Amino acid sequence: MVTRIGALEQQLWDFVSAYDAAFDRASEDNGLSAAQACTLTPLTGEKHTMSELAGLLLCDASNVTQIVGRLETRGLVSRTPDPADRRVKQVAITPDGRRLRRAVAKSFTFPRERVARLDDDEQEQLAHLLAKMLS
Amino acid sequence: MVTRIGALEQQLWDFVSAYDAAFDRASEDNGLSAAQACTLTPLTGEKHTMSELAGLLLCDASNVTQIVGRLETRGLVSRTPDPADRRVKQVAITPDGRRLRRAVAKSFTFPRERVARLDDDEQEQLAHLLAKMLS
DNA sequence: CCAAATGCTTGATTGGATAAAGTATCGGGA
DNA sequence: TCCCGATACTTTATCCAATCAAGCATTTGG
Repeated sequence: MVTRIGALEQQLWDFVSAYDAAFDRASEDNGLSAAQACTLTPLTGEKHTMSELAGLLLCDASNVTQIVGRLETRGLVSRTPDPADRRVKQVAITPDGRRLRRAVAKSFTFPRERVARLDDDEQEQLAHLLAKMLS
Repeated sequence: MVTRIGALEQQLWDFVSAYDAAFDRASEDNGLSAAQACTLTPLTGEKHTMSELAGLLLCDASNVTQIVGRLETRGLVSRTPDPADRRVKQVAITPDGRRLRRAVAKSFTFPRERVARLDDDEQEQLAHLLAKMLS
């Protein structure tokens, strides 16, 4: 029994590879690693804790410590102790961080460009198929 | 002007994230890093050169030297000088390498499972949409 | 025959990821 | 109140991935 990869699976691999490569480029074009860009992405106006970020990024808390440390050094996020519970650090994106995050999003043209190749009906189809595969 | 992310773009991000995470897990469940699994993947019965792999993996040749070195240490690939041009190294996957690669493919159930949620018509639709976005 | 180009490796540095151990703080019982 | 365990984060160590610059061996072309 040979695990033969179907054409659809191959297309998925190719699409994901291209998507990932494009995100890497968008990040590095703006002086960030992909991991740093991913860390910046989910930060809202709210404060976030280190563990919350670790949960979102699916990684260890000590990893977040390092990445947030580098982002903080560059003034892209702030890290302040929570007055209510001094074990907790509140992480917030700074105006500079917001600007850079927007620049990365602007550079990351891949999804926009590729989705734009589909007409309205096809976009709706794709949304439906993705919803089914993600549910 | 705010770059508001459309729902479809968000779905793409979510799908790609899940896909990547699943591939990481499949690799690490078999004792490989994602980069090592990616290096093993394209090796056919043919011999491959280091530069060829660097081209496929979109990375530096010296990076390939390291990764292939680790794979060779574990007996998953062989690296022999090309008799016709002794600058060139011929990289080939070993039987052990093949076995492990198949194990990774087997562990990487994500694409199979998710595609299986679509009926035949939908799979055909998806293939069409991906082809359009990849062309 | 030699100079430039090619193919790969080495060495150095940076960053990401994980695990184990450590610190500080909080919270709930005895 | 005093601890003890749990929680939140950091530190340290280690490994791997990635890139760059430099280097070596070999090949190729003038």
